[in-house]
Amino acid sequence: MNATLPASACPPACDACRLRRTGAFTPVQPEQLDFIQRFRADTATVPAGGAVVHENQDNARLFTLYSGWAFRYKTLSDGRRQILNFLLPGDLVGLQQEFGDASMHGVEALTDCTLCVFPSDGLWTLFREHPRLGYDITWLSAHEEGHVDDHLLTAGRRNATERVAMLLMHLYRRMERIGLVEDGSVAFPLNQQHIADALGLSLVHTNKTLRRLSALGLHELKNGRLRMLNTRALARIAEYYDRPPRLLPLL
Amino acid sequence: MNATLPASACPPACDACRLRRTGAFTPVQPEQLDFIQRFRADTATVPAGGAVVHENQDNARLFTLYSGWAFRYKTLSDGRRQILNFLLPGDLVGLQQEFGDASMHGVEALTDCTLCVFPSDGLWTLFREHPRLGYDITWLSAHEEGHVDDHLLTAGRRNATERVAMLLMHLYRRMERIGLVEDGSVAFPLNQQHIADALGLSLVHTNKTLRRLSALGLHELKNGRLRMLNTRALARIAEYYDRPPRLLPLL
DNA sequence: CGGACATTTGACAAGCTTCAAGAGAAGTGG
DNA sequence: CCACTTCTCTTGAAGCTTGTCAAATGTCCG
Repeated sequence: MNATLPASACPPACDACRLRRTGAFTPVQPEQLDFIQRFRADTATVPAGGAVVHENQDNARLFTLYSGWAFRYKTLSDGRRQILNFLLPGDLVGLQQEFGDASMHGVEALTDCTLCVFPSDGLWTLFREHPRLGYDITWLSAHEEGHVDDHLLTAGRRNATERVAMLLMHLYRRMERIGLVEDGSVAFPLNQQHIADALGLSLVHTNKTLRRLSALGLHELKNGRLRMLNTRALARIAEYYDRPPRLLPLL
Repeated sequence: MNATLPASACPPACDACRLRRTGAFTPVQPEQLDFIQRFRADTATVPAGGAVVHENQDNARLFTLYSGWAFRYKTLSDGRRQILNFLLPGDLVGLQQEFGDASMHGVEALTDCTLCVFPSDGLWTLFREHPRLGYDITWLSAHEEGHVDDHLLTAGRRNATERVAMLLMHLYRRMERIGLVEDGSVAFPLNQQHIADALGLSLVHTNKTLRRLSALGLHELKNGRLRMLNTRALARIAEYYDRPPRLLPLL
């Protein structure tokens, strides 16, 4: 698009990767980085609202989200939508598709996104030649399942207030982990419909719950940014307990 | 326990494995089978209602469920429980624990279970020396996440009737796939509290929904067995679409 | 027979959804 | 620069699905 690359664009060389410099990801050996760079077939951008992966698309490729937000979702035939999880920079996208079979989901960009694209048919090669990276991918897969597990507990057993508190805590902590807190607040590109679809609530009830929490002074949502005003209280409401952050693998 | 091994017990040699003979699992090379057998540190049995993995236990080992049913769950401090998924013979248990970090869940036996036990610290060796098996494990992990994704859609966006129909279809098809349908019915060891905890409903409402469906002649639940009387209708209610079953990896 | 536990039902309460409509905010084109 | 459209957020009211409480019935087992 631009003649000059924006800071958010994928750099041509992986050793210039902004993400690896955040200190949130596991360091890799030079030869592994070299392999990753050769494995990366392409980079791509998707505008806000665009489809990264179509629901029911089956031969999708594998991506690492480099900048921006996206989300995985499923829908029912009458349009009811469930957001499965949110994807932040560093997240690997498309493993479930690659491993086919289990039912499909779509991935939509929430903001403009830049992605590193990997050929999905090269995955077996990766496992064969770089078992360490295969191990890391499995770790990421299990880790993401852990997030979905938490989310299922939220949708199945928490009430509306607890659900909203949980989502705010969860996203804030994840942003914090990858160094995206600025002035005590984080970018927050979700609208209330996204929040409702993630939590299994109606739009109206989501709005009322959100207003109640902000009226209590627990958070502030303004100009597309989220500021946590009382993390303690929110964590208590949600029963959100985070474990000491561990370094994440990054492909 | 018994002097004579029951048919459900784990055989000493993997080439006598009953599961592999069902035709539901991917065939493996003799040397891989050999490795799996050496990798298997032990076998174990857990009585119905017993804990396979305690919630918050972190150094858990890796298991393959050989016979019986179990389930993964999480609880909130006041006792609200969410069942994350059900484990049937052939399922791999404990990957999320092994890969730590993401929040913890418990695993409880629903019936008497027999398990093949693998040392969790040997997983890296497996990836290094048998990348094919590592690849398979990743596949299983992604596949299980697909199940949790479906389950999240169910808990978040389906109504009570659709949820119950979904659960019945899902479990019936999984049992069918591994050859456990007998006389047109399958073992069904869940009680209504388990169903309620899986679907995010109250016990009472689960009961009423179940009765309504069986009064309509869609299913029959009797003597611990489930018989599907109108699969078409149940699938339509739940919007359950299964894809042609693919062979599952088995460790 | 007695006790523990699962299932079943009815009545009532409540949390959440749906419907409806107004107020902001942001983009578009004349 | 302003009318116009569109989208998001907000609020109130009414209704329905689901949860809670309570108690009876059924089942299994020692």
